[in-house]
Amino acid sequence: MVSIKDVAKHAGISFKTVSRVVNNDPAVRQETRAKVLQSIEVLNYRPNRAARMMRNQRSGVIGFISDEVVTRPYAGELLLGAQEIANQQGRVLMVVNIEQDRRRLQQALDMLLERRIEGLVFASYFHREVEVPEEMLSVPSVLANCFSRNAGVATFLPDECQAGQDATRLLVEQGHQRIAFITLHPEIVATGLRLEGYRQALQQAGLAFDPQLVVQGECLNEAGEPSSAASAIETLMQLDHRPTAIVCGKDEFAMQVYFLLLRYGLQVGVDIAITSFDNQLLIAPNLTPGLTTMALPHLEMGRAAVRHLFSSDADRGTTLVPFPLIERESHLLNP
Amino acid sequence: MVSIKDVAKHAGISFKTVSRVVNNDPAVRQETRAKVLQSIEVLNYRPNRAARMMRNQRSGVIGFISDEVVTRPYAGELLLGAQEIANQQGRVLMVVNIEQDRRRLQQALDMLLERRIEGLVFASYFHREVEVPEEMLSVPSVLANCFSRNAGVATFLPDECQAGQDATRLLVEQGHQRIAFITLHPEIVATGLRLEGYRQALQQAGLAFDPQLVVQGECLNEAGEPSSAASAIETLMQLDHRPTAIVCGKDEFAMQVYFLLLRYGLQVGVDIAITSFDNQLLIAPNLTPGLTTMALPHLEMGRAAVRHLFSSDADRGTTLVPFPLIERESHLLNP
DNA sequence: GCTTATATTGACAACGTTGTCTATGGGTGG
DNA sequence: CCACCCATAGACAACGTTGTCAATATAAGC
Repeated sequence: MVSIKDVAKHAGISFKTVSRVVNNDPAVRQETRAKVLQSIEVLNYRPNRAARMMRNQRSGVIGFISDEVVTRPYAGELLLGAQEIANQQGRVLMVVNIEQDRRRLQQALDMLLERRIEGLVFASYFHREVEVPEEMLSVPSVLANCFSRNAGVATFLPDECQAGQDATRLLVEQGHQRIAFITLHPEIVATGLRLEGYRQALQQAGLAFDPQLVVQGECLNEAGEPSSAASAIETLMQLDHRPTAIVCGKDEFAMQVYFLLLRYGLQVGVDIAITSFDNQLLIAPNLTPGLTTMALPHLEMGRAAVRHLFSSDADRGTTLVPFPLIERESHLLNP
Repeated sequence: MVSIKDVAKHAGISFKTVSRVVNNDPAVRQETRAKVLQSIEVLNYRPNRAARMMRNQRSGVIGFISDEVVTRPYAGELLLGAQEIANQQGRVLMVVNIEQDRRRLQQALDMLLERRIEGLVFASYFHREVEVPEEMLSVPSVLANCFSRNAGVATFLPDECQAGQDATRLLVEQGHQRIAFITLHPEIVATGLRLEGYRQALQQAGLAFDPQLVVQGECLNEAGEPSSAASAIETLMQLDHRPTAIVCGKDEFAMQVYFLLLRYGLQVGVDIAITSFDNQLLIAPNLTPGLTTMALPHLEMGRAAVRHLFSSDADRGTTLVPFPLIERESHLLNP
């Protein structure tokens, strides 16, 4: 690799002057600068970041450890948001996917710390609790889309409860009085919070909470394997007093609900209104009518996380990031 | 930051010996080694990669430049496959998303070259032609899921034609004789190749190619905005002699086709058979019947790309990576 | 007990930068 | 004409490692 000394030799000048040119030091004669720049061009010289880093102790790297953010058909926006802000700061992301594996987490951490990362984002592909190794705290850290009970780390989470409220209120505002809720797996954090939002929205509207209207969708796991809203819909349709609107726990459920209702002669957008969560771009815009859904705020969480890393704000608390409402047509009837 | 010299001082020994311990040099007395290890533990010492790198000239970093691989609800597996192999090699990925922006591409390249990457993967989120800057060739490079006419770079592409054949043959084998094909946007590379596979499969089966059965789905763009198979299905249903099976250009189309056919009283899996492409996990397993589809080989392309980077195999040619067949039920009738 | 081989350790340079200080040269002011 | 200042350039050390070689200590061979 061509070094600063090679350039110096080629330009017939001391290597320190080349350094000055590279760093835009004004104390270089115009003539000399031109000569150096040409040599740089000719030799295709690039400063060596490792050497620079040894001097100024700044790696310019932010670690991004994720369980499976990248693998999943969503959540990648978390990375994107993080990268956007990092780039604005002149920093780069070093991404490691660890797949729920404690050993790999340790390896990743070692590797990143050896590289003297200036900050660390720990992100999960779905909202859940995680355990963070103490070592992580030796560097400015943030949790995104996950939280830890023990460690005092700044945390950015989607505001599930607010989203639950919004998704429900949208239907309330259309005059619906019997609004069902198809929940996610009970052990997922989002489930309880969104349901709480649903309750609150009903209460605010002066509507009674009817436990019969809350049914669980099958959600075998979060690994992309099939999930099903079939039994949920079946239960709802057997009620004496059927719902006129449904809040679906996720867009995959919503997609299935569109189908399932047809079996009962009901059409979304005509006979029954629907809202949902996630705004999966493969699904929501492609249904007819378009699915009104609360978009996961992955992008914004990613941004907020990195922004926080180097902000003067030393807050170690939790910040709730709102779900943007993506309004299509499924929450309306007879449009 | 604690350096090797701090450890040496703490252990009351020369820093060179610490280096030996860190590098598992056997020429250290057991007793000394223990002492050093303890000091390392106490001080929480970590070797500085930048300094190491200056000596051995190896960064251990592979650049991964992508247009939008991470942003998309699929394609992330490309990154995952790349990371998997990189990790096996003891290397790390440095990921940069450039969003089709030439300026950002240049920036990314500069940044990666300054960091002395040992190899570079250039990946696209959909199969297309790209322009690679010459500078890229100054480092071992690979193209994944994209190709370049001008540059002689090793290239890994999905075998669209084979996939088209497979998706079609599956239906032929079920005895279908009128098999329709809903194409993607005509300007996308995959469109022509998959169609060619469809033709070949028909020919091999001795079936006539009927241009009336090839219809274009609306595919406004690749940005996740809505696409539609509505007009395609309408066209097909107006034919005197309707198809009994359909190959859908992508799973989003397939999802819509399930709906659209219901308007004509046709049910997938009962009246009409379907295959598709992509294996979108949000869609394919969640339809009823489950969608039989050719999975995009992103994971394998990512693996192959990185594997090639440091293989002795200096082949600069193009490798076609097969689509795995994901067999569910939609290609069968009356299951 | 003395020589010699071997095991263990340390001194020093080098990697490619940048920071600090010094040296050179020409111009300015008295 | 001399002292001084400013613009420009170079010498050298340092960052944290590892490679090379020399130094020391210990053990083995006679």
